[in-house]
Amino acid sequence: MAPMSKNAPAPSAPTRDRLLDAFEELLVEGGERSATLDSVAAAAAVSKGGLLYHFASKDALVDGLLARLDALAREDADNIRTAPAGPVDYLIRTSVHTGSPLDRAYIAGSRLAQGRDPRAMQVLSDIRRRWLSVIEDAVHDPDTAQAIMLISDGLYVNSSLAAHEITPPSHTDESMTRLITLIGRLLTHNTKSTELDTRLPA
Amino acid sequence: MAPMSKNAPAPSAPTRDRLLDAFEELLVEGGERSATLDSVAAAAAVSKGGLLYHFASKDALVDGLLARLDALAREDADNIRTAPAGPVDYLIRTSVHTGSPLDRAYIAGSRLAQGRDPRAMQVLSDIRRRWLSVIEDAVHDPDTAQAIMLISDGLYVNSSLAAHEITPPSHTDESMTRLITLIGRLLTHNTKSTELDTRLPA
DNA sequence: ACAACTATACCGTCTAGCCGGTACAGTCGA
DNA sequence: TCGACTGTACCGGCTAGACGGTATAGTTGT
Repeated sequence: MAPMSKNAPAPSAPTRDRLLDAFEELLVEGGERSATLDSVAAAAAVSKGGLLYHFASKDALVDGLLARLDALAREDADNIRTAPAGPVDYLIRTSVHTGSPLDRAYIAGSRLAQGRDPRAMQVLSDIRRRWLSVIEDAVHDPDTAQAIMLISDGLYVNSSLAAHEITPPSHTDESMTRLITLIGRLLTHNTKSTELDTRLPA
Repeated sequence: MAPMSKNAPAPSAPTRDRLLDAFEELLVEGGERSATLDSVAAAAAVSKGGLLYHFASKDALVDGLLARLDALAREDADNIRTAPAGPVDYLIRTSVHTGSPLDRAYIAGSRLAQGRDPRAMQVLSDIRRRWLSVIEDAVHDPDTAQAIMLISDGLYVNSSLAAHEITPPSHTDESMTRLITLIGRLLTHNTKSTELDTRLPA
């Protein structure tokens, strides 16, 4: 392993990241089957030998992607917790596919999980658990937290299906706001008026 | 063509259905990649030649599965509409993977859609639209209907991920009831006290 | 000098699809 | 009623190409 810093933007190793980007992209756009070593290498404008120089096997490529996903998701959990508009608002708004690095990595990970890769399933399951616990902290009723997570999951699966479809269900900014207002209705009734964090933006 | 009835249970042609069952099973259990012609044939205890006699290509196999899924989903839409406990209750309860023929076919279809098969995406999208319109009829607010659909989607994706995982999120009968009660809270506030159909069972 | 590649050739396996053949049930004219 | 023939349902061997992975010799920037 090179002694390069693991969190630095990438001063000396862009190729590795480009390969991961290409792998991710192919998974998202074409599913598991189209993400072959040859096509990943081609998409990253690297030879197959070059790919295998950085990732000794396809498993290593998967591990690399999953590690990146995990890191992004950990950052995101902090963002949710400290979001100015409140965790629920943030979670719901970012559940619809925005093209952020996390979104792309998450969908790519989902493809691998659908292919029954146990590592991918584990990582995804951990991420979900982390999100759930953040929401549980914000909303004091576990059932409500569960329902909110389900809505978030639903948004994710819809936006990942609609990513390249005709007639996307169009989750506009306005409709998201209405959805969040609706979720607010779930909250205000079963908590004991303790501080709950569902501030909505103007 | 033999003069056999097309809708009859299957007096003389079980092999075709067995092949579809096997294809479905492999998609659900092992994802798109493991559902090869060889393994489908083997799982149905038919030779590869036998498979190709019934389905001339893998595309034909996919079409067969999708046709079956579509038929099951149409039946289901009627079931939702006429459910004694109300459409919302029925939809939510059946969103958690029960192993019914529809569930298996739906998850199999999802795997194909994740593999970016446009036909699968279309069929899934149609099914979702059909469900949504049933819920919209039952609940008069489109936003609420949308939220309920999202919860249903979330349940589906969770139960299909958890199908063979350690630590399934355990959607027990009791927790489902609590969830439905919670959803009831979404309803009673924005409709104009017109009849709305969210009766819960004892 | 060395890391970071490229290019090319290869190997074994898997995959989709094709094809020739078989078994057998039914039909039909003489 | 029997032989010729037809259609259905299947078997199993085959091929071309894709795939993951190996190997190795050469190139380039620092």
